[in-house]
Amino acid sequence: MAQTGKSERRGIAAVAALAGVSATTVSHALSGRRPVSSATRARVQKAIEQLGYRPNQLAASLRTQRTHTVALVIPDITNPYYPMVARGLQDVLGPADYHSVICNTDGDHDTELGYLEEMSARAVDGVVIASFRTDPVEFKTALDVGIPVVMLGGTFDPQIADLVMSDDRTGTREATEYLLKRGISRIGFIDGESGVGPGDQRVAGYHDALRGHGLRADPDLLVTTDYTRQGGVDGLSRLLGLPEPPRAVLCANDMIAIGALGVARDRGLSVPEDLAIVGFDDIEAASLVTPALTTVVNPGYELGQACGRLLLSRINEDVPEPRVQIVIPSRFIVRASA
Amino acid sequence: MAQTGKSERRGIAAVAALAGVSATTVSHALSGRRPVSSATRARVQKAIEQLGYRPNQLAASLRTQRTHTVALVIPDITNPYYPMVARGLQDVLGPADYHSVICNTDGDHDTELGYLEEMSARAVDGVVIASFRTDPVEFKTALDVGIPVVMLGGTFDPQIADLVMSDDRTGTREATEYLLKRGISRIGFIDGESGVGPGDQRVAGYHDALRGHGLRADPDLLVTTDYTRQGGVDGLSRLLGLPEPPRAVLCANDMIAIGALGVARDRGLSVPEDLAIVGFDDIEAASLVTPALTTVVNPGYELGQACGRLLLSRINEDVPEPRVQIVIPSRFIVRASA
DNA sequence: TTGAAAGCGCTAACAA
DNA sequence: TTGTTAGCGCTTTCAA
Repeated sequence: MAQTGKSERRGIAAVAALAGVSATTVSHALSGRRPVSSATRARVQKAIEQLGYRPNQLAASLRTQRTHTVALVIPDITNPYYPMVARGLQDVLGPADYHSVICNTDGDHDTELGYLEEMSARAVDGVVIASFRTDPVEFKTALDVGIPVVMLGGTFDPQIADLVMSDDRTGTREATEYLLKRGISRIGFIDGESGVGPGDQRVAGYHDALRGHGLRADPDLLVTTDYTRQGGVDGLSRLLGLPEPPRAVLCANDMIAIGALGVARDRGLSVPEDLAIVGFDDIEAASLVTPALTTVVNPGYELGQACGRLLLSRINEDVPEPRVQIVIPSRFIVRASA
Repeated sequence: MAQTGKSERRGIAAVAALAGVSATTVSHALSGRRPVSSATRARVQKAIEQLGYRPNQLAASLRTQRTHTVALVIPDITNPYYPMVARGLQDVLGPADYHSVICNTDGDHDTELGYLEEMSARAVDGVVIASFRTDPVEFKTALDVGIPVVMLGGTFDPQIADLVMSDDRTGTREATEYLLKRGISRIGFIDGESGVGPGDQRVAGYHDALRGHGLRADPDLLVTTDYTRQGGVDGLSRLLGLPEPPRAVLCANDMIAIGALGVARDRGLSVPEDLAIVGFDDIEAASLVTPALTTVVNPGYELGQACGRLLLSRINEDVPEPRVQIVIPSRFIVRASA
């Protein structure tokens, strides 16, 4: 046995002992943060292999105050939009050797705050949070210390955090204009919950287009239900009950649109001839349904990527840059339903 | 200033100083792992609030060798099946104060191994891995140290790891029997990739049912494509080209079934009258499509939960129990397509 | 090019 | 009921 000193050393110290160098040198041989002679490096390398040594990230993190981990706080990973975001985020984080832990809040305020505390206790290097309800000020205090936060959607407040959002407004504006150009001017809108989440922006784009064409929005044509298939059923039923029903309908998301599609079919209305239907989000089912949904793609993947890039630059910046808002364009896709 | 000693202490030591007790006592006041007089506890509590103290999990983990984190290694979080699993896992882990980090491997062997190494460096307390390709022996060595591993699907090897899987075989058997009972005996099967993944079990269930009814499986009726919508298009086209085409077709997953649905529609075949179609998985789109898919639900959420429970018990057990295989029942759902 | 020493912030014997 | 002490395994001045 060539072992020197206490044979029970672990980790870097064991390697150091075997290689006959100091722990410092092993550390530097590994990190490359200081020149190490190639002879030494070779001995260290050999010792590492011999011992099957694996550096302990935990210890390194405690020392450096860097965990190389970010938290992704979202309502529900089961909502198909968020996996796209998560994937985008991870695809930019991964190469930089960062990982992410996903926290499902179900949109619950206390759960959100709880995770934020938890994550700050775990010393994550950053967090991206998608929250419709939490007052941004609150998570600012929850994280108190200066850990970078980027909000996914919501309203930009340069005092609080960076914001990454999609350009929903332009999306629905384009969709509406498309309809208008085809000569349809009586266009309904089925919104999900109002005053919360992305619905408002989407309605705004619809109004923009109407206004742009010198049309006044008929308030009867805007109905509010919720972001579900049933919401679509209810919404379209209401619209169809109008004395003068719309010839086209924009929906605040694809689930609503799919519900609406069902109603149209049940009533023998042919889509898009009798009634054009446009969704929003481009979830997987949108292209699977018949007729395939014309919709606006909500670029979750790109949003996730943008969050990742932003976070990374925040984490590595020396002097704090001013907060930014990043708007990712959304894309209008024409399929069969309009 | 009531501060004693070095005023620059941080963390628990700062609290201890302010409260006039030892760090040990603060630690125990927090963890409850040792009785603390209520007077002391109150002083500690007050100091904590005064300082806005937040325990540093990292330091605790380094000391206890417990990170309260598990890794979920999957091909792709964007595949709607995995978010269900993730959610099930997190819903049982959360209350036990465990978190999970999700690693997307895209089914790539090296990426899988890389994550396993990475996770072991981060000292996760357990991992659940869904891998079709990696030889289980390899990740056993990758994790070398005794960190609990549960496999999600695959083949059980008591030497290697626990296994949680769904009872796909019974699922397709029931589906086939349902068809048989309705007097349809010429039943096709469109498989995804064979020899890999869950397809084999699903085919086996189909064969079980046929055999159970004294029928011989016609090899022409079993076609192999891939797990996509296009796979369904190709598969059904081939089946329909047979001299004696099937009156019903089982699909290895819902995407295939949806592709098949499209072919049937294009050819003017009415579903289920002319051709019954059964899917597998029960993805969201399955119930959104027209006619709604009769399918077998792949209980991802329950699988995730089972993984979580198993992992937790492994993590907390003193003496290693024998490895187990847990089979979660799948459920056959009759909707409109069969 | 290399080492010694001092922690990062916490927990857990052991001792009182 | 409480405190002392010794680390967990690493990184990083500072000094040679």
